[in-house]
Amino acid sequence: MKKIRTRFAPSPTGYMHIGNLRTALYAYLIAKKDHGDFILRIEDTDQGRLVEGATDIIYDTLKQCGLQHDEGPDVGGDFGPYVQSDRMRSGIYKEHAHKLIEMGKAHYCFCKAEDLAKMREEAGDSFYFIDPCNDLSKEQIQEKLNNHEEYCIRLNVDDEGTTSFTDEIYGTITVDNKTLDEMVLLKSDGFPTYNFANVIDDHLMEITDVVRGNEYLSSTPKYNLIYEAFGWDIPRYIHCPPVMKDEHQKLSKRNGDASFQDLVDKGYLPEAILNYIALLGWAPSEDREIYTLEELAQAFDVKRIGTTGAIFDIDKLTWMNGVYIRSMEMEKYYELVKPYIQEVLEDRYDYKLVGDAIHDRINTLSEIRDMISFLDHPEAYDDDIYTNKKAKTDPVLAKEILPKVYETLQGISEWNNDEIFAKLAEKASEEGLKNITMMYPLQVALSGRSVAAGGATAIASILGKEETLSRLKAAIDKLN
RNA sequence: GGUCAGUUGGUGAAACGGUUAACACAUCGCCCUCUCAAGGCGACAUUCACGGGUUCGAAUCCCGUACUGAUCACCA
Repeated sequence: MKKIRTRFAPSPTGYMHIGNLRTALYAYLIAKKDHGDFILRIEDTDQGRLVEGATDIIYDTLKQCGLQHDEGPDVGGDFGPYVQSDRMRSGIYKEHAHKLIEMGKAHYCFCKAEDLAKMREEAGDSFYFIDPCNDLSKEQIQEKLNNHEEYCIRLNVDDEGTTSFTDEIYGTITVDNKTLDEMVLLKSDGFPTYNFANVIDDHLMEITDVVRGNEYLSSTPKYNLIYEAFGWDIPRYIHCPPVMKDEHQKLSKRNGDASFQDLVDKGYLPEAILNYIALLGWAPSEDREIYTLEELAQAFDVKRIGTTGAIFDIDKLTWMNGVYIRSMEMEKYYELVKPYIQEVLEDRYDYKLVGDAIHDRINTLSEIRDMISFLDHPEAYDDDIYTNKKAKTDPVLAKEILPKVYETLQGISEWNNDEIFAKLAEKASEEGLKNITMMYPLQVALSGRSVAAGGATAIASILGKEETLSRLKAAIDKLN
């Protein structure tokens, strides 16, 4: 069996959206499942749409995601992406277009693009283009060529019959050849059209499985006409349903939807994003949702890709991101969290202790900023927050309890969370109080907040004995 | 408008002619607990867009209707 080769062929628009990334992921997984090759090819044949730095965004995103391509031009010892505008310099697209003319499968067209656009506009929906250039004689064509008249090259299409193909997801689709127009292969600026370059490159790069968005489903028969004209093998087609913003709209830059980079900036992990989007439009055969990239490649099955657009649900991604955070190695977690913590606290407290306190409480890294504000010195707060019905506390009771807490804490020599908790719990039981009745007032005294990640003892352990005692003293004074 | 495709809960989805229609997110309860989380347990579609048909039996097969999307460029 031939080695599987897939490719991701984006046009550089300067924005890597989630739907695109997922297409790249699927192409990657399909290749890797069978130890095949994954190729990156930038399709930039539209000179009017060039965006500065757009290729880098695509390249960097794939790299961050671990979707490494297996070949490409040498870029400082690394594989760069194939770029169509570079490939064009060798003249391959032009050559192939002219070859089709020689074979009698394509023809020169001297119609002006502006004129066609005008005709189309006037005719509206009923527009049907029959290229008059089909009727030109050899001599007429040669004469126009000699006069350097602008031309494009169009594929010859026979109106008779039907064309059908099989998509791995949507099944067999048949269309009337009458609905297929004589597509432009080579534009008058000498550039190939996307459709043409796409077919030439896919064939030359020996792509076995064409993975792309289902918006290409209806134009696939046109592609096949090109393959057939050359007598080439038609690849396996895998058209993926779109990733939607809501019931009606796709996720897109125009709608201001988050790109991959936006999500990363919001504190989502690339692994979690990839894992989540794999599940948009594909379902594993086993009852499981958390997969590494390698595991996805193992489990992936084209047959289980769905046919309907899936709505991107940020809540589920958030949950999954939390799963990744909670299950990663602690050392890795500390490193990840460190810059976010230091951004707010600088070096005032041990970032690992802070990390421990919030570990089970964050789903995204960017939540850290707000969450650790409980470590700020309590400015002004209302004593009413001592009132808590679960702890059965109020300011009056707090005033009674806090001095006992102070005394207990003062006697602790080994200052860490466990020790602090143990001693306070012991004291609580001596006093015949529930733990919470003692802990809650401490939390309020130290943070000035009714909600603080980690709880009273975690805050105390982070603050250190001196700072804890000083804040506690201030809180007691405040109550008097 | 022509052509092509799709339609299971708020969301992602499973099921491949016979189940109480899995599972996960979200939501809502309860438990645990040092607040909040995390974790545990439970509730949440009498029903698979609608209408017919085939069948002992249909979310699953067939035919219509409705709705949604894609496509009809010298854009990709």
